[in-house]
Amino acid sequence: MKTSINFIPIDYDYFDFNGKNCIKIVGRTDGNKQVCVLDEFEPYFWAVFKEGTSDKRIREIQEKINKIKIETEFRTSIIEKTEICDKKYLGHEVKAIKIFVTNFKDCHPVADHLDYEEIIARREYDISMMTRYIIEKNFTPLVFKKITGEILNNSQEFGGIDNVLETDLAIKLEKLENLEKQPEFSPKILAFDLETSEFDAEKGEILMISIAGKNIKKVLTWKAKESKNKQDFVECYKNEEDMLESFVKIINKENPDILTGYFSDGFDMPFLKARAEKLGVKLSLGIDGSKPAFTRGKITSSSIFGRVHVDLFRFIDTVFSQYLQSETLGLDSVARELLGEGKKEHEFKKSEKIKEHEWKDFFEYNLQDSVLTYKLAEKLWPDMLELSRIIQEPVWDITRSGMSQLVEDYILHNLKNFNEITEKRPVHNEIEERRTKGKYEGAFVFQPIPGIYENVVMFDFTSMYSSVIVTYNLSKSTFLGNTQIKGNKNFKEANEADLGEEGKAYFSTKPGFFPIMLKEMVEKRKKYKSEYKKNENNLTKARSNAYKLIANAAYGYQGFFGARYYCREAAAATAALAKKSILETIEKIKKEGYQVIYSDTDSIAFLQEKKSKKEILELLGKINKNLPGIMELELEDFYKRGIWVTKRDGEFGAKKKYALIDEKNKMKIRGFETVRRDWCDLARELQSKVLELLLKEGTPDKALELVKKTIKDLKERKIKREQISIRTQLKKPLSEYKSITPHVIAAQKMKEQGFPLDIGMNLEYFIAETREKKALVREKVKLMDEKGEYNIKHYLEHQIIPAVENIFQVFNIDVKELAQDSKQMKLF
DNA sequence: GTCTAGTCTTTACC
DNA sequence: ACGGGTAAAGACTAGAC
Repeated sequence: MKTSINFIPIDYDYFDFNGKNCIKIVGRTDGNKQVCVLDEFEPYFWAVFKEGTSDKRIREIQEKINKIKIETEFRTSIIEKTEICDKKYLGHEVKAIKIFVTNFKDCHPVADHLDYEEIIARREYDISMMTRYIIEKNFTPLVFKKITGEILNNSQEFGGIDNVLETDLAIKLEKLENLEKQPEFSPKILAFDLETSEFDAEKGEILMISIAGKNIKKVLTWKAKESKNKQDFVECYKNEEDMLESFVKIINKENPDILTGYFSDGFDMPFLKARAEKLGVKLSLGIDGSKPAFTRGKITSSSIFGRVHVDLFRFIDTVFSQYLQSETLGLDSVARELLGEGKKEHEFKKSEKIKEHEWKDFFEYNLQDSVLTYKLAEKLWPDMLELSRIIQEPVWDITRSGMSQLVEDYILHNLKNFNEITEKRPVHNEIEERRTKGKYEGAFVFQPIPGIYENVVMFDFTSMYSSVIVTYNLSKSTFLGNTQIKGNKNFKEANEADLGEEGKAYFSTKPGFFPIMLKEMVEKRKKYKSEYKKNENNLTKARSNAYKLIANAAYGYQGFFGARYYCREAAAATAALAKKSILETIEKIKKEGYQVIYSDTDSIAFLQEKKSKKEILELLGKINKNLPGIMELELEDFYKRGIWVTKRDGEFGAKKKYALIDEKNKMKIRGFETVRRDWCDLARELQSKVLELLLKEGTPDKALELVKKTIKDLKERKIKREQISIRTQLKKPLSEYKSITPHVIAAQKMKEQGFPLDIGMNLEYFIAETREKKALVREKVKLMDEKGEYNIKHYLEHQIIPAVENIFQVFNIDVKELAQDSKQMKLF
């Protein structure tokens, strides 16, 4: 029976049937029915012919290709058909042959087979099946389409797959049409969280599992008995197996579109898998009863068919963290910032030592983790939705992709508008080759003169590097070479970039697909930003942010060695032309009679002096009138005061370190220890207050009093331990450290205490007094729960004084002397 | 053993 | 392996004396 429905695709997967590739997409109708759409997939790749290959020769080769047959123990693949097409490859017009192969997995072997000197490139065998399918069918994730097809009911069509599906409907796709008006859609989200007896799944058990959603809050456990004073949300089971089975049942009954956890790729899912296997429980979480699948990579990812498993931490880590103030990305701090509530406090103990009332606290703690994760997922949903629609990749993928992957996916899905054959992914030795080329010259940073300045104006270029790429058409396909070829028409009007010692780079003036795509991104970002300002809502904000994200990553993408469209020259030229532009702008501002005091990459700070704001804006307009292409300078802000300090050693001004205060007394602090996570709070808070007092008052008196008081408190041991804790991240495995720093010692101590060391974890320690005189800092390291007193000398000389010394030097005040004076006072 | 330049390391800026 | 380069700064470390 045929039917037509409005359908929104959510989760994508594929399977093989009779040696062919088939696609299964799970989504919802506008009436919220769950549907699985099944479709066949026609895999193909391209072979590109050398320029000038005769039609006759092309047909000869086509005949030979048609006869290729690949036999493996699993299936036989043949060339289903071939087509000769006019295409573009890296912007050039080419003849190419489109080769359809029975099974996607055999594209690469067939491509390896094509050994003809006329074939200069074999392409697109390395594009994932899902990406290819979405491109071919224009079946964009999370966009409603009108689909028509045959309802499958106990059919043998796809090997009887519809029989095991728990969906309301299974349809064999026949027609796909766009919908003008998009129905509303919000997915059903469920969050879960495990508590275990050990961090290691080999040794530990799952003590409890919490589940939270719109209408559900539960903790499943086998560590409590049914009783009258049991908490309502707790469900008791007789053992771990029963609990796991019930977890599976509840997930299937609730039937969420999205199952989310916090760090669940790294912890909860692998743990669940390990325990389920050990206990012989089938983890049938998929809508067809399938187990979660695990893909290996640097970080293992886990997927469940029919539900999108989202590890919120990964999305926040790569995409959302830039919008957060929080210094760490743990559930507690992220939830506090976005939701205004944090995790429950809890002291972890070994199971046998937990008393009954402590179990109750533990259950509440466990539930709260899921509740927070659920609320965060709801809050971040617009951002995941918009990013998925813009990149045109499923939510599962975009929540796990790095920046370069997001940019690349955007390109892949948009190349069809340019009739372009996609460049291949670099292979291992190509990556090595790219990496050995080393760095190129980057941005310009102005050497500031230390001092406190009044009335500072800050200009900056809007999306500078993106604007440069678009304006000068910098990309792999528009790169012409490093030397000018005489008489070549392309070069006559080429864009030139001076790369210094590396010579010059030339780029075509005929717009390439990469700069064109980037221009569209910048324009759309502008459009949705103004739309958001007119009518503030989460979706336009998320859309604007998503475009901004991709546009900002475009420059890094071209310089990234793993990119398909890697072009070191384009990246180097972007930095070089940006540098040229900012230097010229600085000169222009100077010529107009202003004193420029600082500049970093895309911003310029100068003194307003006696000029009015109107005159400053006129200056801005004048500069903008003469800027090429889409380059644009804008007013960042007016500041009533700003401070720049010297470097620790030497008399020169420190770059990337300054503090400003605007007319509303709002501070902007950059680079100072205040904003550095690896300094103790005492030093950071003191410095922050000192900067604020100085910038508000313009005189050092009040700030100096504060420093004196802090030194006094420190010496009198009045400082609380949390104020002097030093937090440093563990960036690699302990064995890889060449130099044994204090934080390595802290890590070793934690390991000895039985804490698992994870890369990226924060280590917390303090510097303690020692009985004997120890030369090295690392010999004084103690963990926060160790006994001992803080080392007054260390905190004075290595935290407090360094944090404020350079600031007071601007006023010719020697803080070191001051500290010594008070030391002598105490001695007498 | 002590001094110092250089290296390693983390974190920031844009 | 899973954007880029520029920069500050602390602590360790190797080499010179």
